[in-house]
Amino acid sequence: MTNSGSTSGIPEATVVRLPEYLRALSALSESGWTVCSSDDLAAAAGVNSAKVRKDLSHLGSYGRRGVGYDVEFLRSHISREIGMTQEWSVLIAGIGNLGHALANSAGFQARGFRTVALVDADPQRVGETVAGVVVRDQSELEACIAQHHVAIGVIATPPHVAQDMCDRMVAAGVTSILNFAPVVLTVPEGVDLRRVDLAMELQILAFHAQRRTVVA
Amino acid sequence: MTNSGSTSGIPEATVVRLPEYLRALSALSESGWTVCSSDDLAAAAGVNSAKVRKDLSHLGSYGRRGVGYDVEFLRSHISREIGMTQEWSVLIAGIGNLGHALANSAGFQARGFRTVALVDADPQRVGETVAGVVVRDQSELEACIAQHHVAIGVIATPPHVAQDMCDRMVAAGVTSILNFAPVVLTVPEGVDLRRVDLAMELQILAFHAQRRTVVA
DNA sequence: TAGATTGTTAATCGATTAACAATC
DNA sequence: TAGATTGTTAATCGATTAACAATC
Repeated sequence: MTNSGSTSGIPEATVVRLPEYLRALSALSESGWTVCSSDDLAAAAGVNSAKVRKDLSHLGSYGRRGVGYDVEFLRSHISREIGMTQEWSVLIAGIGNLGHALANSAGFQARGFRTVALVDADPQRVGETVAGVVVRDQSELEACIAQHHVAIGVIATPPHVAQDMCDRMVAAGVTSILNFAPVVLTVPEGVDLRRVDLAMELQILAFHAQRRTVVA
Repeated sequence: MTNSGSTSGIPEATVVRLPEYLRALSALSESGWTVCSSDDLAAAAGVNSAKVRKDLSHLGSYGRRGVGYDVEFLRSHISREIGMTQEWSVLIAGIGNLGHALANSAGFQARGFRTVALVDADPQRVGETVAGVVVRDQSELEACIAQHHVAIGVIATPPHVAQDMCDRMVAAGVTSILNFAPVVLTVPEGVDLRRVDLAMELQILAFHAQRRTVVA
């Protein structure tokens, strides 16, 4: 797959917004909303209402004309669609500052995900407990994956070892990988790879900022 | 602006790839390449060569037909285009695990960026030194921005205070904001806002993973 | 019935890709 | 001259948006 493999019939652009709708619906629910219109949901998710209706239409017909969407019903439906009704076991490779932060982050401790294994190459770090999990040596990566049935592998290692980590994860059967290392990874067909690059985000902001000052 | 404001004439899809080309060219340069074809650069950046040529054509005509691109020349040109020839002052609001990791990350310490200020709401954390910078109380946000001429504000606070932080940054003159809080922020016209959401990345992977298992 | 809002269609827009003339 | 590779054009593809008939 290597990202954007629209196997599901649902456009990738829509898939990427589903988690946002889920978050928005949870927020609406907590604020006491029981029903909302596409306009309400659009405002909460930061998009326009045409996009909301189009996106939701890909999941099926869950609204009522003249009325809107039942918040709880829609939320549980999207939740099931995204797979948040089951637990996904996560392994983090590389427990430096970032790996440490990820393990402790709300996103990784949210319902639906369980950080079950941490590995690092630094002997000093092995044995340490982070977010309730004992860090193991990187040589035990394969054993960790097998033991915990890891579904999602997260790479937070230095860039020069990222491809090797990735290859080993794939060989051990992991088919979903999230890469934080600033390097392009290669994965075989059928493996889903996403990447988050902090430097790149700053650079994109800098590009626009520069344009503003140059133009002005 | 609120993202994707194609003021520059360069398509936003291209802008997002420029940092990747820059990284790829640096890697090629370090490996001793002096000239590379669009095919070589494409391989290093994880895209196809048609996209490379099309993207680069938006910057001008910097290759030689039959030969390729001069690695150093192209690198320095893109570097200037992105604004990496100047220093951008960065402030991070919220020095929890994530803010801490960001301040120490390679991306934030890269050439072109300088983390000049850190603020937090927790009195316990104020006064602590992180990545060589002393954490100050969040009430000093405006003073920090003015004192250090902050160009980029990073929000790594809990979600419920993120909008307030954002508003204060904007009021203090910051026009580029990177948000790590899992919430949709509203900014006025002319402010460039990007967002990174860790939970969302995991959920997108989970969606595809579930589809694979359901279909299989 | 009148008002509201969905689900869908059709139009528009932008991004990707293939192909090839230009030219080193 | 022959081979290689760019820069650009035109075709394709997918995503966004506006508009409105269907219907609660």
